[in-house]
Amino acid sequence: MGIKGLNAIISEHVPSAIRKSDIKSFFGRKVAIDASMSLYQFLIAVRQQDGGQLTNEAGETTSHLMGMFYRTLRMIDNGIKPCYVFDGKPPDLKSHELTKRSSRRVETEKKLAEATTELEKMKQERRLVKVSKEHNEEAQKLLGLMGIPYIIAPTEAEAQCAELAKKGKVYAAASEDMDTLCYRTPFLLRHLTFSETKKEPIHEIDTELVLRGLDLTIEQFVDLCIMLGCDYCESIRGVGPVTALKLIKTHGSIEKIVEFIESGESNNTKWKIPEDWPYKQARMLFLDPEVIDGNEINLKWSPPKEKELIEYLCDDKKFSEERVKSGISRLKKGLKSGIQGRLDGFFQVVPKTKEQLAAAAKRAQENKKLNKNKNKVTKGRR
DNA sequence: ACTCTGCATCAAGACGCT
DNA sequence: TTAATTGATGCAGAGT
DNA sequence: AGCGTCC
Repeated sequence: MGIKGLNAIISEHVPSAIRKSDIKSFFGRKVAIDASMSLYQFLIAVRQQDGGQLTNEAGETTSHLMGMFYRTLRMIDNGIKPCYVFDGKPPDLKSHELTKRSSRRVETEKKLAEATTELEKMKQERRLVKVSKEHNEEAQKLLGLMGIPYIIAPTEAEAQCAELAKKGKVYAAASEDMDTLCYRTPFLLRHLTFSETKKEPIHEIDTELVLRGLDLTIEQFVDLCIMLGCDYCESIRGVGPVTALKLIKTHGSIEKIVEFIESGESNNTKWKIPEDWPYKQARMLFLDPEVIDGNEINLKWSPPKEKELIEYLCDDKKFSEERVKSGISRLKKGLKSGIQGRLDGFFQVVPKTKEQLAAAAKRAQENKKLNKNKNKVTKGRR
């Protein structure tokens, strides 16, 4: 779901935080990309006329590999070095949202069964697309052969992308997902890929400018996003984007807003605060997500493994050998020209708040417990 | 009249020839 | 049963 | 730019 209406708020209140530019201005930059989200889009969009996915002779889907291969080449051609980040396990707090999605999926399956026209069937089929473990593993294999670095995040890929940008390992997180701003990525790039062919320019959102422009701390900004609606918990019914911003500006935190509403001073009875509302946990997932420390990550772009790449894509997946070979030379050329690179990030250290430090300590303890349990379970099974 | 929320609906990649 | 999009847009309708 | 094709 991302954050509902966040882009509208920023566009309206802080348009200056969104810089519009074309792809050329990112020459020499490294960027982090949410791989799982990309794969999802490729699986939906890369189709034949009949609506079926691209496949090899064995019927194995190749749409995701197709999309990833050529999108990566396009970025390399423009001097942009991508690093892909794969999703890990979703945080526990997301399970409510996920079961909701699961029931929606059942509905879609019903609609598909009832669909009469081919067009209707195609539509419903696309809504049932899911990114499997195999899709992810195949994409990782492809990236490995192309010499493009990738990371498997402990939890949310967006959080890890932001961490890479914060530690100066990449210039920005490239994503359509506005969640990324909550993790305080220095820059968020939207529409990075389709800028050349389509009409939209690249939007470069500067998180610090957003905070300054809205006159909110990062904690207040995250609280705002929780009230707008995120994946982790409900929001206050009856409070939309306009009211949410007004409330956070006036009261400064969800705690104070809840206090204000419950005191009755708001003389407003329509606002319904969710019961057992875990907004504090949601807040911590944004402010201090579980990520691999960017300082421990060394991103490396290597020459492609030519023979294996041809074996995999051409022999196995039936890609055109001519196209793949041309792709290989594009990769080699891009690696050479971009070798000097640009300095990414300012290596600014944002001090952690007391809350963040406390949460980190707590989480470390929970992890210890969790690991113990895991050992028990695996021992029991095997 | 106006503002705001909430719901339904839609579309979603890249290449290369013409 | 090992996967669970999202954001933009437009409209209805409630509330002020 | 439009359109068939990629696999």
